[in-house]
Amino acid sequence: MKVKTEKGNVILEGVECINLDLTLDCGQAFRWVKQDDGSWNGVAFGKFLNIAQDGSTVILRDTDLDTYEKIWRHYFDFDKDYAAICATLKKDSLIAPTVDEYYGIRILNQDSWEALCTFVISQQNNIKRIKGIVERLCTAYGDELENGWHTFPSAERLSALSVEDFEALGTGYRAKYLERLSKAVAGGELDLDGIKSMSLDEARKTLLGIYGVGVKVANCALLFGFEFYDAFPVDVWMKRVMEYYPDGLPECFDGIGGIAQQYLFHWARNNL
DNA sequence: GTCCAGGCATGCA
DNA sequence: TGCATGCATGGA
Repeated sequence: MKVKTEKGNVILEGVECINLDLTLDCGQAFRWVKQDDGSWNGVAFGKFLNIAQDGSTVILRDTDLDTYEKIWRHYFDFDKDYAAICATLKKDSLIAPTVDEYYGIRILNQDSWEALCTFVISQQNNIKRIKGIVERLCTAYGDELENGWHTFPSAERLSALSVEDFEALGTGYRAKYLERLSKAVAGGELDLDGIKSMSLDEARKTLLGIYGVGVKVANCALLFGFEFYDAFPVDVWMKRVMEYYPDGLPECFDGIGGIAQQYLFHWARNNL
């Protein structure tokens, strides 16, 4: 992969195994909005980005090389060999056609707090409505960037809100979870940074101690916000997929089960 | 009107 | 340990 800057844009050439449309709209992140020209606008780690893809070329607009190195390089997981990962997954004949069909789905390395918070919102909810709630949350309590977009609000900021404030965003019965979660993180009871260095079981156990976080939400947060690529979230869609794996998951999923899951999840939503 | 969505806490056996 | 139930909201 070659990285260069041109007219204020960062351009990546020769990127393997990437499909921006699938990656940004597969239900792992809730803040990316597709533009009329096919590019995507979004905010992560306090920065706005417009990103577009033309085959194996990826163009990052409204950013610079320094921000690319500090944020986007890791966010989009550009250093991981997804082509090799897909080849490994395809040893399982069941997932092979799905990997071919949706080739290029990547796991985004999102901010831990944002991932945990948005997946608490996600429970018993649909993706469209989750996006709406997250956007209202950011508009109301995030910091405004120069072009009108807002950052995801910090735990400190949200710890000042009441249950009623969260309800006003349309979070429904999840409001009480968000209220306690924000205070727990802001107050230091829950150390998110420490979780990344734990084992998967230990990390999951820690997250399960939070009011409003169950197995599914914990696994989503671990996969999308804490770099546990082996976390395997099972929601209503994945429960349907799991009927195809009555004997458990194949060995070739070891260590990368979360990536396999994302392909299967996408397949299920389109076919079941 | 009913059913469903990237589920969880609670109570009960 | 496992299973049944209530829960907010909005789109289909």
